[in-house]
Order: sequence, then structure tokens, then C-alpha cells
Amino acid sequence: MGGNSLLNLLLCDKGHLTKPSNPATAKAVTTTILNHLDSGRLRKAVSILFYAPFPFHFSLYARLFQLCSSTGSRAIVEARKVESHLFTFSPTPPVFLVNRAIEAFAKCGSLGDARELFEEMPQRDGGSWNALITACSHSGSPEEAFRLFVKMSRSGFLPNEVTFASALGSCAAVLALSLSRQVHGLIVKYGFGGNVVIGSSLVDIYGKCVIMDDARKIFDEIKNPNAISWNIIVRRYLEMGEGEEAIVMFFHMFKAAVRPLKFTFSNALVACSSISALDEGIQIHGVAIKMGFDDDEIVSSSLIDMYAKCGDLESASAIFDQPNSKDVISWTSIVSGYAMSGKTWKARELFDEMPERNVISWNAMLAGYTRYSQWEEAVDFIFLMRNTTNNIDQVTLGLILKVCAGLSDVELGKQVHGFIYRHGFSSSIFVGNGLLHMYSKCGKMRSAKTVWFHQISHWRDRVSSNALLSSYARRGRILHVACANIFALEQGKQIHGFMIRNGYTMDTPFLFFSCTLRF
DNA sequence: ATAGGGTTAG
Repeated sequence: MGGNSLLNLLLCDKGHLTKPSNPATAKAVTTTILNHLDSGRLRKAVSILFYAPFPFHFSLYARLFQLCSSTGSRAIVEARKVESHLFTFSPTPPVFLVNRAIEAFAKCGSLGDARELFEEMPQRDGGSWNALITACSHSGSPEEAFRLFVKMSRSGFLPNEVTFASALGSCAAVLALSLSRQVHGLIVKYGFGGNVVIGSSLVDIYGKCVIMDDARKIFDEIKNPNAISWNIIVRRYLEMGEGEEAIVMFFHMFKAAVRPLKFTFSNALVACSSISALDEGIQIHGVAIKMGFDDDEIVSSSLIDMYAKCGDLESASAIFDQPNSKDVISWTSIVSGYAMSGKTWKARELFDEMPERNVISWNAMLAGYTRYSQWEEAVDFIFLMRNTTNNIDQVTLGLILKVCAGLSDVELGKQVHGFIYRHGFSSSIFVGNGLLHMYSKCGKMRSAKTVWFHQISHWRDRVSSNALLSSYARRGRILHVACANIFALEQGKQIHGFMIRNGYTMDTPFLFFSCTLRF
């Protein structure tokens, strides 16, 4: 019990009424609270509730919990006040209301409060388990979500489609393929296979695990795919490097008469740039205008990016020059468009005008200089960057190493290497490759070899001791891979990306998770 | 009585 509820109890013990003396009082206060809520004054409403020494109707608490966690508010203080008041004047509230409280705490970002409340519940229902499992899966605690998922069944509660959807969300977050297959089996067994949310989640997971055939099969079996389902399939094809199929699916969506999400427009447009499909991009632009999406910031910045990457800088500028479409992303897209097409001077002019920059904007400009071997400009820019911002990431460092390589400046390269080492960027494959290239280009083969072995041992330490990394030759193909588990996800992703970029044949990736489900 | 899935720039 927190200090707040203690305060309320003291108020009771001092002889304050636990029930309004006049039955009209509670009703009047409720009306006042509702009026504040209707005008969007959540804090004021909660404050009035908090100091009222009598209970309210449960539906009011339910509504308040929901508002505390609705998008944008994340009002943890208010959620705690509502909970405190509820328990003070209704010591044994109905289970559904406690479930709402758990959800509110979780959505406000306090998994601790949610967990504590769950632990202290004298009675639980399936919804309580679902609330906490969802909370864990949203708070970056997938392991705990899995544990609860298993524990739930052992405690005699049957998982329903919400449970499965949350469990699959956790599977996707850590690419737990083997676990997903087990959960998939249970879903079929329990008869939830036809659920659109679950089907979409499965498409998402199999796609992320690079098993696109399975993903597509499951997608085709969804009876009425909704906008999110379509978004997933378009995105997964895009990430597989199958831009054409992504675009095809985008247009299929219209035949199915499903209104796309703005992110689906983005994904489809990125697919267009990935295969330089300007004509299709123009068609999608037309569709966006027809459907009233063209003044959306996300869609318009994606359009700018698509036109820029397809080499149509005029159309890109035309959209960029329209009012209300200039966020950092649009700015970065247009700068990148000029920079990567060799017009670095124009790009720099725009870059200098940017009202706001982030590390990606800086990298976009630097990438232009390195791509066109403008080493002097690049070096000046790097020093400017160092003096202007502390925002540096592995992409910046990779680009700086390219500059060192371009200049064959091993002394500068060594300094950068030192920086990388001191700031813990060594594990990034992007940086590692940059170092390798830099040392080789400068003729320092011994250093290159050292970097290589360090890189390899790094993977071995971080990946294989936790999970499994096996590369093996078979039938003349070069390399097959088994991937990482949840403790080495970042490394697993890096290896995966490395393999895709370098054209290795991909066998079914194995992802291991130490928990085997028993039902 | 409810809850669950996806996310543009280097």
C-alpha cells in the first residue's frame, strides 16, 4: 500500500464519512469529475476523486484507468492515485477492475507496479494473466512473458487468442523461431488459427525469420486480412529484398478494398526505390492523392525519398517545397537525395539550412562526400560534426573509416580505431568491416588480420557461448548458418545482415530458446 | 466488461 492510500485511510479513521452523508453528493462529485474528463482535464478529475472520502461507481475507476494510459498521457501518478483510492474504499474490487489497473500501469511504462499488483491479487482470472503477459511483451521483457505464458496454463487458465497474440509478439521481438513453431502448434490445437491478429503475427514472425514461403502461405489463409496484415506482408517482402513482390502486394490490397495505412504507403514507396521502380512510385503517388494521404507527413516524406532515390530530384523538390511537409525526415531525405546523386554542393546548401539535424542527417551528408571521394570536404565535415554534436553512431564511424581508407591515412585511422575501442563500438559489424577495409587499403595487413580475428572472436564469445553459431560447408555451398538466441540478438541480426549483404546462401535459421513448452 | 498484431530518413 502506498502513501496515498494511507492518507485516505487516515481520513476514514478520523471519522470522515466513508459514504456520502447525502446520496446526492457522490452523484454531484461524479458529474464534476465527468465534466473535467470531457474537457480533457484528467489531472483535475483524478485530484477530485482522490480527495473524495467515499467510493465511486466501478465504471468511473475503469474509465479513469483507461484514460491514464491512453496515448500521449502516460499518467503514472494519476494511475497510482486512482488505484489507491479504489483499494481504500473498496478493499476487494472486482477482478476486471484490477486487470484494468494492471494494464494502466503497464501502459504508463511501469511494469513494476503492474507486476506488484498482479502478485498481490487474491483472485485472478484469465484476463489478469493476459494483462501481465501483454505488459511484459510491451516492456521489453519477452522472457518473462514466456515464463508467465507457461505458468498460466499450469495454474489452470486456458490461453485464449489474446494470450497467444501477446506470446507471439514476444516471439517476434526476439526472433524465437523454434518457440514460435511450438506456439503455432498450440494455436492450431486450440482452434485459434482463423484469427486475423494471430495469423498476421505468424506472418510477421516467419517473415522476420526469413521463411517467406511459410509467411506467404499463412497470409493467404487469412480470410479477411486487415490493414495491419497487409502492412506486415508488404514490409516483410521489402525486407527480404523482394521489392517487386512488395509492390504487387500493395496493389493487391486495393483489389481487396482495404484502406492502406500511411506506413504501408511508406513501405511500398521504399520498395519502389529499392528496385528503382519510378513508374510504380508515381502510381502510388496518384493513389495517395486520391485517398487523401498526400498531406500526411509520413507519406509525403516517403514520397520525397522515393523520388530522390529514383533520381527524380525535381519531383522530390516539388513535394519538399510544399508548405507543411518539412520535418527532419523530409529534410534528410532531400539532402540525401542530392548528396547521393553527386550534387553534394546543393546538398550541403540545404544541410546548412536545416532547422534541426540528427545523426542520420549528418550521416546522409557525409555519405555523399565519401561516395564521390570528396575527401577534403569529408574531413572538414567530420571535424565540424565533432565540434557541433556528440551524436555519433556506428554508421558515422564506418563512413569516417571509409574516408581514412580513401586518403590512405592510417594515422587518422588508428585514432578512429582508438575511439571505437574506447566507446564500445567494436562489436558493430559495420565498424568492423570499416576497420578491415581501412587497414587493408593502407597496406597494414597485420592490423587487418588482427581486426579480423578480434571480430571473429567477438562473435564467438558473444554469440556461441550463449546460443549456437555454426557455419558449415555442404554440397559445395559456402555457408549455412544457425543464428542467435535472445541473449545475443544484436549479434545475430548483424550476422544475418552480413550474410544477406554478402550473398551467402541462407539455410533455415535456427533460433533456440531454452524453454520448452509443456501443456 | 476488456484485452492482442504492424511503423517512414543515413
